[in-house]
Amino acid sequence: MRWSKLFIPTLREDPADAEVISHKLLVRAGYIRQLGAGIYNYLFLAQRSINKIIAIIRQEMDAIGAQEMYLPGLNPAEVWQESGRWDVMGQNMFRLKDRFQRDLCLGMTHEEVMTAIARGELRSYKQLPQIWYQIQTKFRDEPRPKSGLLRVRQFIMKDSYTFDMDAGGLDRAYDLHYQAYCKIFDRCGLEYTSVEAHSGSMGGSQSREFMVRCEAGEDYVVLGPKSGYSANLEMAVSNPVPAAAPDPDGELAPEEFHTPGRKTIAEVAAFTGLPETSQIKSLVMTSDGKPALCLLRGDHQLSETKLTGVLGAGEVRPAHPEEIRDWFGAGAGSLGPVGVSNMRVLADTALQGRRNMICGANRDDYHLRNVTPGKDFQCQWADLRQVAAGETHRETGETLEVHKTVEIGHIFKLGYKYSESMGLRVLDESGKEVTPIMGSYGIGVERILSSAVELYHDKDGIVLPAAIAPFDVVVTPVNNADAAQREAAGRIYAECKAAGLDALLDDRDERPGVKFKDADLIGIPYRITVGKKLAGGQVELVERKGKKSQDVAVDGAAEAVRGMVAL
RNA sequence: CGGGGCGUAGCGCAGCCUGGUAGCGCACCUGCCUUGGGCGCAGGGGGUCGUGAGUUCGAAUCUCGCCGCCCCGACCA
Repeated sequence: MRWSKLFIPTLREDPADAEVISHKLLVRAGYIRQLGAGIYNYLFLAQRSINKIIAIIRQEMDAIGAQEMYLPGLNPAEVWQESGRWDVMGQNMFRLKDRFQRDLCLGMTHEEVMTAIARGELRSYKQLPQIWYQIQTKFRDEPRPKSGLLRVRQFIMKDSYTFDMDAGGLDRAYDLHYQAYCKIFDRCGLEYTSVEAHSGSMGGSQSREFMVRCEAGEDYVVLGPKSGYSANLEMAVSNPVPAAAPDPDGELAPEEFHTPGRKTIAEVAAFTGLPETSQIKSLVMTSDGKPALCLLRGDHQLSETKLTGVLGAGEVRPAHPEEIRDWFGAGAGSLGPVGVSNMRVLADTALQGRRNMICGANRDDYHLRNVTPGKDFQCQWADLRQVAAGETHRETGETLEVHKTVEIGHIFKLGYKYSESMGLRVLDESGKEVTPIMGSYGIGVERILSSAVELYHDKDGIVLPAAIAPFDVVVTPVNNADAAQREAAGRIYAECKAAGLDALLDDRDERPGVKFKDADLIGIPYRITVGKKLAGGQVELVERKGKKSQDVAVDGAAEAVRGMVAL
């Protein structure tokens, strides 16, 4: 294509409202423009890149026998009510009414619709297994869209769904997807890791996330490079660092002491001269209107995900100050488990075996010392703690790392949640009605693009892997007014196209600096510069990554690029 | 949902405090010039100052409402 005819609106300056690097560069390089909060126009370059990503996904999905479909983005409420997720999804689901006041929503994912298809059509074990997928726009009303294409309200997702007769079949489907996803992300040129993950509102047992490490990410993963441990922070387990001070000896009795104005763990630590690890942190959480007192070592963080799992309840939230006052007769900051009998008391296992610790006295401005779990209060033990960097792997003792990541893919073993609730049944060999077992598997298409930009860029712009770059090569005559350069560039461009490359001819009447800057910014992997060396039959082949340059013969230029792109 | 910031030409910004007919850089158009890293010179076009109301002789500027966007927080008491 000829650059002079294309719409590639590059910007000299960073857009004012962009914060993360991929957002700045995608806007500057003319890939995207914002339409509203978390809503983006994908311009020509983004669309080309996305098309390449989708083509890779399609090939690898088809390779595992998946069948592509296209389901509606607009869904009637009924299917979501059947699965129970009409309520579960809460504010995150876009909802609307039609002219007859019927409830509809915009699909966030398509378990319900896929299951609805399956239950209407699948009758026999002979029809299983099935792998169905689509590449479709999803809508999620994010409370806070941000970071360019990384957290948006409308995005493209490849989502697939599997139906199997038994757990063994699901294992195979899950494994096929795992392998396919690795191939897809490898081919897209991404560096990624897969981690054990939490299933969230999807339901189901096992799941793994595919994550790209970068600063702009909002998910945290815990990695043990040597042991190979990898888990989402929500799921991760570890051994905590030891307490900073030994507990006092003896069977001491709890003793109240005055702590005026000391509310936080840090304030109490400073006041008592004892480390945070000597305190019991008391957090009041509620779910389904019922309170629970959660106890942790002073320096530890509560994992809401783990707590939700332990409570087996719906949404968990911190109690409001008024609720706390009602239940405890004291404000947050002076709370503790001693004498609490009106709610569940859960204690993190890191407190097991500890004694004579400090906690709030349930009386404003007072704390208790010499409090021993199990003796001075009863509790249910559970893993409630969120892992932190520097803690150690449970088996190997290796120090664990915590990294920010972006989730680009997620595979779930759903189990029977949807097939059961929506009434999907088939007959087995013996004529008995059985419920198929399901899996679901997603890939965030734009996130592949934006995380690639996060991963691969330099001061001059984007450095996309060739597989997902909008063009493979740009042919740039230094002076397009020079007939010899213009002709040679045109010829090389034609040869590139004939060689199967996605080629771009920069035939704009611009100074060379402008053309070089633009080519660097948008991240075309190779540039053939036709300039003064043309007199000697040579042109320059420059690799965007690392700016390595070599002189090649005019006649061999296209072939040289073709060899490097490795189609 | 809480807090903060911003909204003036396509983009980035100044002007607002202290009210008096809207400006800079880039981009764009025309001409000349130039051609190996966002050239140079000259001329030119483009803005209901987010929106509605109010104060005033007069509002981009002051007051109030609304809308939009960005950032921080929304469990760690």
